[in-house]
Amino acid sequence: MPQSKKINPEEILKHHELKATPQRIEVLSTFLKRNQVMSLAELNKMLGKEFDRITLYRTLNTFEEHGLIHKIPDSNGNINYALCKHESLDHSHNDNHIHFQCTSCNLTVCLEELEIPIIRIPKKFNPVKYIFLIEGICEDCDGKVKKHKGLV
Amino acid sequence: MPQSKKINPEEILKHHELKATPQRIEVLSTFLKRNQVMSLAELNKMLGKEFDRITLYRTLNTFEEHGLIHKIPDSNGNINYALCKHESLDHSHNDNHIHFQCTSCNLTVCLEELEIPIIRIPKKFNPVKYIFLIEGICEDCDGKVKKHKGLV
DNA sequence: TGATATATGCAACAATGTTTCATTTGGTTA
DNA sequence: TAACCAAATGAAACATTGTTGCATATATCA
Repeated sequence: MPQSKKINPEEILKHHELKATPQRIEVLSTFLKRNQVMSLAELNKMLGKEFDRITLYRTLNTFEEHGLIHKIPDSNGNINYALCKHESLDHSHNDNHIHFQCTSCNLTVCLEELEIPIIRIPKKFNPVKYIFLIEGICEDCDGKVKKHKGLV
Repeated sequence: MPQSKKINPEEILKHHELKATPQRIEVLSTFLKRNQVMSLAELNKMLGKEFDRITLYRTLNTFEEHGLIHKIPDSNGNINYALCKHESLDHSHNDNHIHFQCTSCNLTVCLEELEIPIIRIPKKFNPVKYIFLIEGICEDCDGKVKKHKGLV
């Protein structure tokens, strides 16, 4: 049995000053269950087609505004969603890390330990938010390619 | 009169081993005319509604594959397009710079002089492409806000 | 000029974003 | 506990964009 403290979706929602509706609890539970980055399509799939898509759309916006999740856009214009770490029960907003996405299998991960470096930009641009995505090939896909080419 | 050397869309296309069709010439000319980042909507607007949107879709893909333009995704999943500098007549592919986008007016600019810093990531992730976008407020919008608040 | 590989334009469909509005409901207060 | 109300939900409706298949048109080259 994992020694994680009991994480209660209702508590988290209330802590973020959000009404604990069944729909929000369901969405948040889905994030907690799959502790990884999810695309909208994956979310839709996990929630089932009975779940109203407009409600999901608004729920995601609300969660983002309140710092429960952050968006990870990729170069195709697809948006992935991830729980903000340390967000389960406190308010600190930390999505200021680098993300990696495999262009082959679309695996997307938060590299929590890698903060985005601060860059000086011309002073006529007032920075607020930094987005740093590294696209490439993950270990698994790399392995498959090499295997396929007879290199392993 | 600007002292720019004559830039011929047809030459550029042929240089990139692309057939110089009227549609491609029109799209490329639009990029050359407005020497700035454009969204799909802006492109559509400038080309006029007679221009077939599927042709534009494919033209943009082709241009990107051949290194004439690069895509700049933002956190809303919108993709902006920009000519690759120094791309007009040679092959070097240089979209490895930081971008800035104003969240108020959507102005998007290439900070050509700012290269994306190389970051060490866990070796199970094989990096290929780096995307670094800074979102914030541009000078103009900042000015408007301050004016509106009576701070200036 | 003729051949041909490629590009275009159209149809068709899917996914997603976004707003409006009537209805429902969680949280709070009397 | 009951009632109230601000907020959330769900349905409809519409727009934008991505994407593929296929018949036709055409840029390029021999």
